[in-house]
Amino acid sequence: MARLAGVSQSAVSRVISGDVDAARIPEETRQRVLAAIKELGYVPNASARNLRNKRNRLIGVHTFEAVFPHARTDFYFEFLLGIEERAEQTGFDLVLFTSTGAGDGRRRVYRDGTNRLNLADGSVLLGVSTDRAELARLWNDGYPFVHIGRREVPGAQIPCVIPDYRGAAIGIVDKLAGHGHRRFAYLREPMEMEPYADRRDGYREAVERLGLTDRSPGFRGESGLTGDWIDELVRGGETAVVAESVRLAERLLAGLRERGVRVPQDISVAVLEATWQGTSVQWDSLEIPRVAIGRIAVDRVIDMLDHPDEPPESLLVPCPIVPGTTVAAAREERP
Amino acid sequence: MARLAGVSQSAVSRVISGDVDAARIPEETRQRVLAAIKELGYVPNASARNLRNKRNRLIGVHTFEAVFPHARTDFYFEFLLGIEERAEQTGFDLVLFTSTGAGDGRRRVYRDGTNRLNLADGSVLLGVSTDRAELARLWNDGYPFVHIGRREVPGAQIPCVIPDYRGAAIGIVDKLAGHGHRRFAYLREPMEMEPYADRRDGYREAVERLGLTDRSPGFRGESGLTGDWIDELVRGGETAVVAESVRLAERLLAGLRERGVRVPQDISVAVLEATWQGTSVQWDSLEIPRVAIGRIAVDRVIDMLDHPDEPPESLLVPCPIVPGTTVAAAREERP
DNA sequence: TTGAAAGCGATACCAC
DNA sequence: GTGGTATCGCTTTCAA
Repeated sequence: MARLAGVSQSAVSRVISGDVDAARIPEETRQRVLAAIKELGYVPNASARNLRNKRNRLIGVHTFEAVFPHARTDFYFEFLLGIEERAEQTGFDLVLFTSTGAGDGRRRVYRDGTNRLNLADGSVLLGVSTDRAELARLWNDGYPFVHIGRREVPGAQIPCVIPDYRGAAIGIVDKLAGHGHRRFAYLREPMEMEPYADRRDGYREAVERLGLTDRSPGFRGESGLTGDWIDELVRGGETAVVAESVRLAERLLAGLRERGVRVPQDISVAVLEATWQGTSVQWDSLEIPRVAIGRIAVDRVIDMLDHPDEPPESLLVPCPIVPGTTVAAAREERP
Repeated sequence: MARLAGVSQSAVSRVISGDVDAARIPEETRQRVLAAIKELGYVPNASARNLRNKRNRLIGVHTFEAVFPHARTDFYFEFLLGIEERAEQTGFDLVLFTSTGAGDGRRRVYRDGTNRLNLADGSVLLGVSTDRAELARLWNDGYPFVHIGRREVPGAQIPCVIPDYRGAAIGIVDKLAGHGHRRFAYLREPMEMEPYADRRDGYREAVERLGLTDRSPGFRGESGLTGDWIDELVRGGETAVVAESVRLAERLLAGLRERGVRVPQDISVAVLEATWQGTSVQWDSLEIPRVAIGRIAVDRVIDMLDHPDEPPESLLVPCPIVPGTTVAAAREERP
């Protein structure tokens, strides 16, 4: 123990923590302690410190599934970039909770009653297959965390950092309407999660506000894309299609091409999803500011740490709209 | 405290740890404790545990510079993928030491005497600008860690997981020789780090063993690439060039093109560096099995944890040679 | 100014 | 089988 080295004892603590009580220590003693520290290569024990202080300067990152199978590196990776950046700037270390793998690729927060997250002062959670029950329990336990992406759990006020899909959907409809489009169609994914709900809300709101027409199955709530419907689209007077995913947009594009319909000359197509490099077409789409979201998530957690009493609120982050080559002015309406 | 809930006290500990002494606890008591745990949502305190056990099931990852400015995501990212994968499989969590940023992009292990790494049972260190003094100190402190990539420090036996650049260089020379090449040239980077030394060792060994000729400046120890030298190369009888980096190979290629020399028909070029997507040419080069290296690094750390007495040894990981379009059979020697 | 001592929460030894 | 209790290393009153 370093205390033996010098002559003092808990003075070591005062010297190390440095700040406030530093004044109360005479320079001579301070130097003696510092020398002893260097001499022995003394290093304070982190665990013991936390045990006392209830603070680690550790922020947890829990992903509900492993990062690595998600080969589209931009998904998790960019969030992590932002998280790392902010953690560094604020002097926090990051714990990646990897130990909690259930073996099936899913990861749980609670395993046989223990919550590894407690290791960290607070955590950022993210993932596509978020477990709502765990979110709720975490919230009930009063553990400080934010979730990246909106997740609603009845009876709990999950604090989230949310890409503003609703706003982006509105922006995209506005843009199309600005190009003279009046008759729209909507391509819907089968998924029923909050991010999709947000897009649908925004789309519906914009369509109604602007008095546009949409008689597509997707707008009525049916997901998917059939050949029949593409036929109908070609026959009908729609000039703009908004798709929830690149996947759907690509299938639509192929179908339209087969039928000799050109995009964007005959029909404009926009996508309510962030696109990535290597897609065949440069879609008009939205961008998820992932790095910024990661940064903001860390800030929110630190905020909750600093103000444990204030009720945690969710935060909306705007998604820029990315211009592509699939939207053009509406052609004259066909009969 | 959960102990109050039931009736017992340190029995809780026995129940929680579960394994060995579990038999010594009657089922009835066990159930009572378990019920209380569930009731209170009790979670054992990680810090307190470590304080006793000296074990966290936490593996640290220290990068000597921030991950995020290194936009070439494959560099750090793939190592991390492997690290994460293995950590999950072995039930460890990961600590990313981000707090130690010096503000200038560099990260230090020791900051004003404290070593954050102690938070984790052992650590994987990686980075291009590794600080050798810190490595040495860490080693002297007996802290269990491995470094990804070879780093030599006088007086310390740093355990490393090393991409076998030496073997890959030999393999590439062998391959060129197999294509009938006899007169070689070597393009050298100004950098003087171990990974380059390894390449140079391997190259020299292969050249000597096979009785090949190399009269290039790079082989003599001069780095860089001048127009004069390209002129000489074109006049001379060299048919194969081995470059330490894509950067050099690309400059060479441009120079050769200007002079009407074709690659690989007239001169074959191979690169002793892992190539990435988006290069103009598909270089014959080597591959760094980064994900595998990450996995292995974690295994090595766990190994050191399990056998603290065995002297830590470095591990060589073979680098596959990637066929490209820049190596072909040697043309007949020019006079 | 500085030292003694009481915990923080969990574990494990040791009596009962 | 079970419940006290010393202990891990550090911080923080409280006296001296």
